[in-house]
Amino acid sequence: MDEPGAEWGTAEGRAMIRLLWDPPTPPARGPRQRLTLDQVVTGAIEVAAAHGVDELSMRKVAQHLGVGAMSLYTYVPGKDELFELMIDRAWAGRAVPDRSLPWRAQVEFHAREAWAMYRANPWLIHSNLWRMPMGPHVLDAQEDLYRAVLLTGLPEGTVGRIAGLVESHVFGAARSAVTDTSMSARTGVTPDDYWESRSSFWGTYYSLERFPAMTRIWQNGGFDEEFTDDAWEFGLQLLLDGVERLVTAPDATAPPPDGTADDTARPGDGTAPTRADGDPPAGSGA
Amino acid sequence: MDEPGAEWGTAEGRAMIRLLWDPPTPPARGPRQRLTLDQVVTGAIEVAAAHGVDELSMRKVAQHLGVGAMSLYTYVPGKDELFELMIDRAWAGRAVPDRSLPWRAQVEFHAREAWAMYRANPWLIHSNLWRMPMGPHVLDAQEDLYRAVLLTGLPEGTVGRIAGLVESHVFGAARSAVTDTSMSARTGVTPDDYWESRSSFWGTYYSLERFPAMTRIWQNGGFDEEFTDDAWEFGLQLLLDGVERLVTAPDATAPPPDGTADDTARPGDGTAPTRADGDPPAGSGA
DNA sequence: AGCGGATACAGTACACCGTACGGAGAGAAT
DNA sequence: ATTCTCTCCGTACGGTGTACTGTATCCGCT
Repeated sequence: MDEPGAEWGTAEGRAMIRLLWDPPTPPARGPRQRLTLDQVVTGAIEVAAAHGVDELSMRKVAQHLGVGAMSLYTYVPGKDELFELMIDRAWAGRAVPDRSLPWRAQVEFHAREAWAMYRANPWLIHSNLWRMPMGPHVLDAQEDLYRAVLLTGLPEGTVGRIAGLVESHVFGAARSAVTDTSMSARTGVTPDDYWESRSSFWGTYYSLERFPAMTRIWQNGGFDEEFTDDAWEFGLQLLLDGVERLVTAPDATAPPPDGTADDTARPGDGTAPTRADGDPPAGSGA
Repeated sequence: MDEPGAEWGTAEGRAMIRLLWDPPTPPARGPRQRLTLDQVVTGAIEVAAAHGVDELSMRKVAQHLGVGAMSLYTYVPGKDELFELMIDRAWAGRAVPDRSLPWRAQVEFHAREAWAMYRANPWLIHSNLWRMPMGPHVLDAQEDLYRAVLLTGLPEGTVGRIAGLVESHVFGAARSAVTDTSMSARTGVTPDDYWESRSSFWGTYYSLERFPAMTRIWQNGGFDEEFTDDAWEFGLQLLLDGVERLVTAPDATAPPPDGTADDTARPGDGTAPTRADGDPPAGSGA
């Protein structure tokens, strides 16, 4: 369960890419397949949505689909690959922003779509264990974000970083919110157990002298709406304000990383990729 | 392995808190313990550091320590609790900033300490599966960050959000960097396999018309130093620039969440906590 | 029509996981 | 010396991902 078809150069990596981009049509030689790859992915997502990602196992998915456990392996090389397909499927449902909008509105649109996606598919927050799969839907969404940020006119290196920043922020906020709601939903505690917990920890170990800052923030309600559904927008706006400042005042504190001097002059767009030392990571892990 | 002693009100939660804050002195009734709790935690960290967090199992830790697997359970209630102790241990080694410095320098110091911690303990990035443990070292570091951000004079609600933002950003950047380096280190590929991978994916499915923005960024080197050791500082500076703007111009775009009107006037600091509907989450999940 | 062969399905099995249980032995308190 | 508590750990149980193998199925060919 660790970093599956991550190396795109390996045979497994290429098989994964092929699975993501053109799933094989079932060959017409043996007995007909009882399921489709889409059904398997859908079933896995249903299991993860219903019982949580911890309960996601090949046996449970197979049982949910009414087949034997090993039958899944005719559709999918393994659990990791199945999970990558699930991730790409989740990214498939995202709307595209109106491209006539200014860059900021488009980025906000992208961020809100991502937020909605994470809230609708909480099991997605486990995808950080993997590198983002190079699936078509993931890449389409990323492309939309990159295009929006490119509209700022900032140097390409800065654009890449800003896109990663936005992606990472939404992911982090969603992670906090999801673990928070899932935990308070798992057991219907709040009123009484909180009191008991206070007598256990807050009364025993928590010291006002040791933690004055946290105490002050807490007393003034600073932790109250930290995980409400729109609290993350604060961070997004702060981020985008910073970007806007970068656009209008290019001599800001944050230095443009590449823009000025580099090894060789690179050609503009339109030409085929010719660089030798790397490939676009695209998912950028967030 | 899901959300261990998360509810502070439960018996397990209280046991976890006690384990974190004052580990029990070994009772002098039966045979003497062969190990100490510290040794167990250290051994677990060594296993995770040497073989990766995926290889971290109770049997492996026990074998590393030269004891039977079940013996660990006399020191620790389970694997989840052991992992929480590992996390708190990792946070223990952090330096405190010079409190005479301005808030921005202190926040930067905190962020760089966090970055170094994540780089030194890559297994920490899996801690997002849990809520941050309420350990003393975690809380001490959080307190330092909160105090630094409080120096801005911003309303408490904003302070909490900014602290979470900084924490989340460092975590996200470290996650990207760690998965990146661990993946390229796991197999000594780069030159040839990259070429083959390009012929597999970049030549077959990647279309310049479908992904013009990513192509442009890639061609101009925008993805090159995305995961180098100081690329994350760009995001930090962008963030702190936004905070600074919030300090100097309180009518910025991002609205202060609480500061102005609320249910009741809260007392200042110095008094005991008297709120009834919650407790400081402190870790805030990042 | 009949057959050969490729293929889907699934049963069994293996290694590994976290950990519940219970027994054996150690060592302090009585 | 006895008793009682506690550590250590062997065994075992239910779970996981999946390799292997056998069997039933169905298409394409002759």
